[in-house]
Formats: sequence, structure tokens, C-alpha cells
Amino acid sequence: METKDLKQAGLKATLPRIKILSLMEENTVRHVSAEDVYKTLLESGEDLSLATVYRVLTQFEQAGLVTRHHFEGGHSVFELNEGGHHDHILCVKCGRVDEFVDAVIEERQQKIAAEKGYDMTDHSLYIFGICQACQKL
Amino acid sequence: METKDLKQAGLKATLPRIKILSLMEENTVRHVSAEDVYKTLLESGEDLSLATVYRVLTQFEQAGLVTRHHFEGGHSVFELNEGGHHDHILCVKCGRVDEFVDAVIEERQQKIAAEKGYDMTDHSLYIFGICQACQKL
DNA sequence: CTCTAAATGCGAACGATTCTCATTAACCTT
DNA sequence: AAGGTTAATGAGAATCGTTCGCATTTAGAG
Repeated sequence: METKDLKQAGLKATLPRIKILSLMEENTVRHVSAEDVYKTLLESGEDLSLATVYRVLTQFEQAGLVTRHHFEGGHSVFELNEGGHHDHILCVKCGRVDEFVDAVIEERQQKIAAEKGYDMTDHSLYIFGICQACQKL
Repeated sequence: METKDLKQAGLKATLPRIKILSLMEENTVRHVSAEDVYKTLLESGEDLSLATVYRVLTQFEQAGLVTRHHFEGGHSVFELNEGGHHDHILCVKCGRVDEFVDAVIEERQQKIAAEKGYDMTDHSLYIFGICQACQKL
């Protein structure tokens, strides 16, 4: 129930927020832009404004419900936080996105931050390449 | 001589391109936005348009002379390609940027790409944290 | 059920970047 | 070194993603 998730995150359970969270919890989406969310909900007959989508997604990000990615091309992409931290590998041809976790890399990053005198708070790692399907084209 | 670098990259040696490349080759800058380049050159008495700065930086990127980074906050930052590949560690408080290379991470990335069936072309890794100076504030 | 603060919708505003198109400058030719 | 061709530039309008301001609506406490 999205209502409970929202309350736990300290957010009022308003209609737009419920709809957006509910959409992101469908496992058919994974990585969506604000525009995607807006269009999809409009098509489903919901009536909300694009500004609200941006506001809500930003709140979700601050509440730790979603992560904002800066996939190239200017616009942001949002992903539901579930199943813990992971990084991404993207196909530069077709845009396909896969996920991975690597303990060795995670650990090295901590070490590097420490060596440079930083108190590490976060990181972002994207591997770019050509996926198996696109290699055959 | 910037003129030769430009010719080798397949670009006409025009005045704006020479000025911009020359600015980026000063080791005082490292990471600059289009706006930075524009303002700096205006202050040096050069007369060029912001549109040209964007065009030229994009061409430099395509020619492999510079790399475009998507440091958060919407705008792009450019860096001269020299001294080989490296990754970045950024302070989330003051914006300071340091560089590093880690062979272990580089190698793990190749391995992960291979496991996922990707032919890796590139990657981007940013570590975020609080730098030594900002920790003391 | 009522009230109050918080959330929303709408359209204007915004910052970064790109485009259009008339003008200018590079570089090949002579 | 001068001229012609073509690509590059300048200036400002246009576009894109995103945010803001403000009047209206709604969630949730009392």
C-alpha cells in the first residue's frame, strides 16, 4: 500500500503522490524521466500537472524513496530504491540498462576516498558499452 | 602550437578555436564550463560568441581533444584530454575536484562488462564526499 | 465537519544549450 | 599575394528540461 510508504517517508498521502509511487512500483518501468511519468499517468486517465511530477519526484528523492540519475542528454531519470545499492551498465546503441554490484569496486572506492582525505558520502558509476544484441547487428 | 593540434584533429584553425584550445591548455583551469570559457576570453579582450564556445567545445569533444563531464546541476564541464584516463572525486560542499586512477577498478569494470555480455567502450566514475578542508568547518 | 497548512495546477520564468541565417574568415587555387 | 568557395562565426531567437509564483484545492488534525 503506497499510502503507508508515503506516511512513513513523512509525506502526506495525496493523490498525485500515490499515483506516481504506484507507477514506480510496477516492476515494468525501472528507469523513468519526469516526462515519462507525466505522459504515462495522463494516458491512464489521471489528471495531474508536470510541475507536480517534478516536485513529487524531488521529494521522493529527498525522502530516499527514489534515486535520480544523470544519464547523459541533459534530463534526469528516476529509479525506485529497492533491493539495495547497485551500479549501471548501459548500451550506447540501444539504451538498454543493466545493473550490477561489485564488492571489490565498492571497497576500492572507500580506500581511494580515504587516501585523498575525503569522507565519502556517495558515488556514481556507469559503464558504457555495446550489448550482446547490438553487437550482432 | 594549437594550430597544428587543430589541423591534426581535422578542424580549421580559426581564431575562436585557437583561443579556446589555448585557454584549455593552460594548466590553471582543468575543469571549465562553456560559460567559464566565454567569460574568461571576454575578460582577456577576445571577442567571441557564447554559441561559438558551445559549438567549438562540442567539436573538440567529438575530435577527442576534450571530455565532457556531467557534474550535477545541469550544466556540462569540459576537461582537456591529456595525461591519459582518470576518474574524479568531488567535494559536495565546496565543489573541489580531485583526480585518481585505480587499476583494480579499471580491471573489474572490464570483467563486469564481459560478464554482462557487453563490449565496453567507456565508463564514468565519480566519488562524492567531503574534502579535508570542509570536514573541519 | 471544519479549519489550516500543505499540496496542486497553471502558466510564466528560468538557465543551459541549440538553432537560424546573414556576415565573415580560412584555405585552396592562381 | 589576390579571389573564390565553403565552412565558421555572431547575434539573437528558439528550444528543452526544469522551477517558480500564486490562486485554488485537499489531506488530515481537532
